[in-house]
Amino acid sequence: MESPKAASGPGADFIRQVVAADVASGRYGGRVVTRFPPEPNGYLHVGHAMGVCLNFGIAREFGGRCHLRYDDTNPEKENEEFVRSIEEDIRWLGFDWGEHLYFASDYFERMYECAEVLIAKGLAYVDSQPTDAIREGRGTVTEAGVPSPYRSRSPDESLDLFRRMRAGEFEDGAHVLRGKIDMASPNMLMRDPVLYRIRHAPHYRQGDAWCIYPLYDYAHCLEDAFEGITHSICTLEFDNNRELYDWVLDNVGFEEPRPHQYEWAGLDLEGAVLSKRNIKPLVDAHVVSGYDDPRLATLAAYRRRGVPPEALRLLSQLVGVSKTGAKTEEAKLDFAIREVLNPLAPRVMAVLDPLKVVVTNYSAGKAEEIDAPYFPHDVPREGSRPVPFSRELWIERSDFAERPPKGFRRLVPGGGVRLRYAYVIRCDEVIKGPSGEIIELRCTYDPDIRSGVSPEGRKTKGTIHWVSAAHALEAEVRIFGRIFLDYDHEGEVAKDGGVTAAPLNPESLMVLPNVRVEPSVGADPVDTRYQFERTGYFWRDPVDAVGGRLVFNRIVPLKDTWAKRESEPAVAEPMPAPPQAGAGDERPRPRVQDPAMAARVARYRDELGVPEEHAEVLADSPAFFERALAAHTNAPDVASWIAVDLRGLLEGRSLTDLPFDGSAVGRLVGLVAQGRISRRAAKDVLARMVSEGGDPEALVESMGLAQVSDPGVLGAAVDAVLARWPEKVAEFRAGKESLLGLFVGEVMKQTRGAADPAAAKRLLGERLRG
RNA sequence: UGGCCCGUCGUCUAAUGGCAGGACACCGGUCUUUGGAACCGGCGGUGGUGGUUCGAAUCCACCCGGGCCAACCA
Repeated sequence: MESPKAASGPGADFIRQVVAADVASGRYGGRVVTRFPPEPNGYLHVGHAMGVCLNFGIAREFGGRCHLRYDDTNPEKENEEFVRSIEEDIRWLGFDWGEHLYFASDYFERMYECAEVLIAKGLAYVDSQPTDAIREGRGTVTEAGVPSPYRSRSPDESLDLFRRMRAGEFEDGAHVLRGKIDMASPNMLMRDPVLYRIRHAPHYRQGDAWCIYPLYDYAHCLEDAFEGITHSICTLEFDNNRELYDWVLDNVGFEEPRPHQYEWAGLDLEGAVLSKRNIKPLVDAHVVSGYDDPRLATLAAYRRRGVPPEALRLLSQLVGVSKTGAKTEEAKLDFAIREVLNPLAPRVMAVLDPLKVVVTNYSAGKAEEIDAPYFPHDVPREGSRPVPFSRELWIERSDFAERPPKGFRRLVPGGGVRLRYAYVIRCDEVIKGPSGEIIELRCTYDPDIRSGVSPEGRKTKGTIHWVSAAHALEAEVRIFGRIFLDYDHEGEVAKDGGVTAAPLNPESLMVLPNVRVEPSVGADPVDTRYQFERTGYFWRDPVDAVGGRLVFNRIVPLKDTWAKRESEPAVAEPMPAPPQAGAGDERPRPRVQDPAMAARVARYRDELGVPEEHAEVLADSPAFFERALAAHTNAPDVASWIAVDLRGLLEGRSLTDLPFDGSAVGRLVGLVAQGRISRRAAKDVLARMVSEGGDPEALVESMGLAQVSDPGVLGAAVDAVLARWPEKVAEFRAGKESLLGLFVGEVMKQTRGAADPAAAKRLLGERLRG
């Protein structure tokens, strides 16, 4: 397993594509350095596991390295227990940081020096407002903030204050260091962010060495830069922080190539409580037994439950990497676990909810041993164990039905069923207790039918598992379910540090106290992961299965298509989907406020016949447009090229930043209008002009794009393409006309973009259809 | 309400102007001494409206929907 996905090229995720491109271009001299940067303030969970797989995985695939770095800049929340658990979890997952273990707290001195640089440059100042004032001064998402009265403090004064902050002259909260950026920025994080604060608290590693501590946005980018990280990968919610990340690095003086931040969605797993903030209260309030309670989604919990680390790595592959914030179904994790365990886990029999069966025609004192293979025919592994058979057996209560539903293939009164690896039995009598509950089944067996021997006419459809009562081992089994009943509330655990009102699932932990297991397991290694036939994958609970006591955790159930059928509601509830509210034929209203611009828009629209939405764009850079118009007078045409095609290439720049002016665009449009180049070719030229500058006529020449519409030349290209794709031609003729685009595309490629696509399409149509 | 990010089968994800593909789930079948596994088949998608183009999931505009941001947390 673990077939590595493509590390680059189409099909690779967008982050791997970036890394591959940077390696190819030599941006970092071929180096790839990632990092996994947990704060040691809690246990790792599945979401982190995906981050571990991503960062360590990329490093591995590209021959780089991945640092484990503790982001321990907050003395109040962090401790050694958490650093210990994090290391254990990452190793368990199968990754190794080698010698690259780092602590942000080791960088405090260097970070401090960088802060003095910022102050000296006038890019940071000591603010002496109280917390509330700073918060209020920041404004809101719709209103600009107001500058602090201390914003104009001189660098010298700030420097003095900052040094005294470090020296411990002030109380907590008396001053902070702030970046001097832009109190009106639409990005709240840029409104003079707090960089340092005073906190007289012992740090778990630094003790009392410091009483000022850096904040995340200041610290994290510096940590990356100090370590020479190339690709700093984090989750979507840090998107807004990237601007500040870049600001700090650029202004402290880190030059390219320096680290850059990339955001991906991370994992949101259905039914799992996925944030340290929400897990902690569950532990503190003893809703669960600890960070390793198997109901939790922490790695410690998965490990204890018996989930193999390979399954989590598989899950990471299945889920993939994107920027779409989305929720992954639990079924995918279950699949990954079964996928890993199926070829590995020995099969063994255990009866979870026992019902006594007496085989009346089997002698009381007799017992025989059946040699049962550990693996089914389709798992290529060796091994077997003896399974004792005797007169009294346990079978699963759910494997008998007095009044069987349609399709029931197990034991019924007067009916027969195969005992796995053993005989076929028939139920002769049902014995009930005083209140009518079934307490015993009296059956007879057919001594002629054993293991594989099945005379004609005696076909038995169902097979059930069983254990010999006299030989069985007693065990406890624990079955785990989701903690919260409601799918929607799992994110709202701890609004106020307590456990929320969200309803808990009373069946999140089900203890089965009377389980009977076949005796062979008594001799197995304690960390054996079994498949209990027909029920699921199990292993001994590593904490509570002590001193010979057998306690099994269910890792994951087997797929059970019968149970699914059983639990189907009698009447499918009607679910009328509300009609999509998305109908949007509202007239887009003009957003132009500036009267001069509005006048230009009106003129372009009314006098030149330019569509209004294009006119709005052009009115922004009138000079560019006018010059283009001077070179080619068809206004709507020019407008469309600028407003649509050129704009698409801008990537945030403005028209005036371009290495050419409007007239070059006008001339290019003219070439198209004269039929000298195809539109397609013109777009290639335009792209080249944007990236490298240059003159359109010369580029057409040097790129060999003069339009080809001569039927002879075109025909040859068409024939060549058709000859190269015989199967596709057949498919097309069989009706798959969407392939026409493929053929046109191939002709365009064949002629390196010079063909007249309309002509090519016409020709293709004739050849293909006629 | 300002800024940013994101919308592709039920779910996750490919397609980087040219064949909408894979996986999970689901449904059906084959096989089976596990109602497992395996194998075969099926269902099913580009949020909407316009625009550009020979050709749009992809580029442009607007709309709709979801998420993030106003800790001296990370």
